Amino acid sequence: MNSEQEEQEREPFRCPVCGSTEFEEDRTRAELICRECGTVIEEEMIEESASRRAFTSEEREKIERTGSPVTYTQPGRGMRTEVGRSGELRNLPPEKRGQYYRIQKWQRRLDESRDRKMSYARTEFERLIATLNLPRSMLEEVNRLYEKALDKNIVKGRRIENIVGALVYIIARNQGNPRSLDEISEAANISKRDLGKTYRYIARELDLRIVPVNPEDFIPRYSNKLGLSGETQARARKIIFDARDEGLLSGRSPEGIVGSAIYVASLLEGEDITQRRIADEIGITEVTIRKGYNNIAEGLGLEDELEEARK
DNA sequence: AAGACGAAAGTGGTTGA
DNA sequence: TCAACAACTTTCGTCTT
Repeated sequence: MNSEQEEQEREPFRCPVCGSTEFEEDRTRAELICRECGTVIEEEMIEESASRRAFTSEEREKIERTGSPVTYTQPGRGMRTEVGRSGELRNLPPEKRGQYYRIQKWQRRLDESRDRKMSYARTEFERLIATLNLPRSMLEEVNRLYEKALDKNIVKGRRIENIVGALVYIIARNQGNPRSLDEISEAANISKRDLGKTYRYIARELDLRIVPVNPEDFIPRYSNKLGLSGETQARARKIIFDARDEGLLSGRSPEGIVGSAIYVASLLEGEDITQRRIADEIGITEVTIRKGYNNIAEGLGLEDELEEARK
């Protein structure tokens, strides 16, 4: 399965849209972006290899370690604490034996329950990351954090789906490749409300830093789904940057911001796209787009230009 | 008929006492 | 914990093309 990925486009690769061979590589996002037209070539390039970034001391340790690393994607990890062994039991007085057998049984059940949870979580991670088009390199991290959550005993009583969704949400977001709560709750079949609560809870309990979402991180994905040109995407990006400089962004949801920016950009670039299509794709309402539209037009003094653009 | 506009009322989340 | 508040949604009537 790996060889197949490696065979794929080795030599001079051309952008299918404009034929350029110049590309921007975005490792954290696993995307290749054409320098000419902004087309996103591949949403799922393969893993990052040797050079990885380390955010935490654990990650740094993992990178610097030589030899084969402990992998969090394999079940069990080969280590386990056992309660007693049968040989030792022979020396025990008969009345104590029963106790030990019982303890062994509990231990076995705990282990089994833990393994069951782990392997269910693992397949769920795989499925989620695949359907959300996220880089597979995220798997190690989410599995590691899930184990940590199990160790800290903060999973009990919660649905695994919620925990899994929450971890994917947090990691995707922190790695600059965010998915919205709507997207994840839909893909994971959980309610947006529960997901929101769970991810905050998990972040607090595991001491995970939550970085603010950059609205511009949503641009390539949504623009591609809407079939917008690279010019429009670049324009939308610029609009968001300018709006940020003018302090027009604070307090507004990233979805609303990116929706408005895309709408304004598409008008300025002469691509017709309706508010409705953008709103549906992003999962917001037209009203929100209009609010943001007015805000941007006013704040950036684009009224005349926009007036000109719609004819 | 389709899209854009904005008012009005309701919802969930954040903040500060 | 409660109330106030802003952003956002839902719904709907109106205007423009």
